Amino acid sequence: MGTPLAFNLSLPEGLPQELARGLEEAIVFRDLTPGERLVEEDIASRFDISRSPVREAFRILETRGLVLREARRGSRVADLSRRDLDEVYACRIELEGLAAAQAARARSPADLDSLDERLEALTVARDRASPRDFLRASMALSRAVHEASHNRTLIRLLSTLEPQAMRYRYVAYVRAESLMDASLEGNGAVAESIHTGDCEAASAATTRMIRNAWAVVGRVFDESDAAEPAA
Amino acid sequence: MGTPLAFNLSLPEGLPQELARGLEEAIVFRDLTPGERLVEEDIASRFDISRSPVREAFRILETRGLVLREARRGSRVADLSRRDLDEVYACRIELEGLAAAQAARARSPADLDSLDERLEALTVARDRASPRDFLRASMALSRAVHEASHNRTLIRLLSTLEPQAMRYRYVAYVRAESLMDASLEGNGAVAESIHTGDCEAASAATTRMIRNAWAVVGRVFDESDAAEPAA
DNA sequence: CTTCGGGATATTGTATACAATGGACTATCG
DNA sequence: CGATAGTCCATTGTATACAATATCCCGAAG
Repeated sequence: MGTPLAFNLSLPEGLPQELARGLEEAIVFRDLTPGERLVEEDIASRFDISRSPVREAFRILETRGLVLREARRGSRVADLSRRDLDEVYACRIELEGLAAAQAARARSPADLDSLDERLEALTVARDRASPRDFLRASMALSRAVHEASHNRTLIRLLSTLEPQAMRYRYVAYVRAESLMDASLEGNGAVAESIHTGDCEAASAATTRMIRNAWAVVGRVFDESDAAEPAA
Repeated sequence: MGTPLAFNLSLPEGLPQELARGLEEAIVFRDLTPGERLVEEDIASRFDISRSPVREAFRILETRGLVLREARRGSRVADLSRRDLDEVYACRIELEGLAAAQAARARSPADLDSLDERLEALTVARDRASPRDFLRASMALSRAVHEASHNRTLIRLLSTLEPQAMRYRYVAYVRAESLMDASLEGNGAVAESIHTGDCEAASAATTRMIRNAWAVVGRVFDESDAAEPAA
């Protein structure tokens, strides 16, 4: 309650999906705070829609680890914790590593173009020093890597894992903007390996990047958590 | 249409979940065939419920890669293909390997008991030589390993990946019952490593087991596919 | 003052009604 | 005979209505 959440809701691909996107951004960027209750009727009336699409959106967000639903007890924004962070990053290392390796093998010329384009956009966002824009661009680049793997199952898994990671990355970027430089550099190395077609190198560059990020993001989160234990 | 699908639908945990379980079994065991259309109203009337819980069940199955939903064009049982099989197994190697490693580190005495119990049940199922029972027992054992990792994010990811794998395993077990012996042996090695607490060994045993299964299941699937290209 | 019980209320779960859209079928025209 | 436009129908998407249940508040008893 009391959060703006004002975004355009056109429906190019289904209302629940659109709504889930909006709520996802709100959760990642902390417009909706951890633990906050999500009442179907509230969201529905805020957007002048019925509860049906809202329920479906909540289910989507649940599969992305952003919302917890307890039977007949309602939904709430998932909490952030050091433990959850470690879980997410352990999984990311495996899946992102695999995605990079398979992308290096299966990439098409169009994939490489998409990669370059988004890497360029990431550089621009870094120069703007806006954590939000940078994260959005980073997400787009990651998705380009995933899609270059041409592994739909892997893409499906990662699309349910990455949003969860975004929340921690956002916290870290806000408090330590220099992290964006490290991310940009890491992504550059990954992209280069994929261009070359070297699976091993792509996988290694990815796992190294994520392992580094894990350490730093974890440290920043601990400090942040100590400062405000219950946000 | 024309499929039995007669199972008890008590609601110990929500009607959509219960329904999704039933449909999942029907898909894995081929009572619902690949490509078959799933019409909400049909399923609803068959169980004397409304479309609401059916829709939610379809969404659940979509996140497990068992059902494809196209906007306003309905849902259908996902197809089986060699490509999909390879995608699933590539992901399984990474995630199951991680699960075994973390289980070896984080396991509790209760976890080990659960593991032993289900390994015993798997042996019994193998002796019965029933692919269905064996698969169910194998699924239960896998879940015990996942839960022993105490990594909820990993558990979430695997719970959306394993059902997809079950379909291919079922096809393979029916055509080559000896596969069950290999699976039993592999699982025994994994369980032992987890008991010992050796992360590396647990991970290695798991990846070896899945890599072997991948090769054999893939071969059997190709033969099966050549025999009946469109089931 | 604390604890237990009962009723009111807020909220989810399910059912039904309505709207909108895509596909199939048919009839008509080239 | 083939192509195409128009209509009908099956099915999904959304809204609303109803049922069930968990939570909260308050009062009474110990």
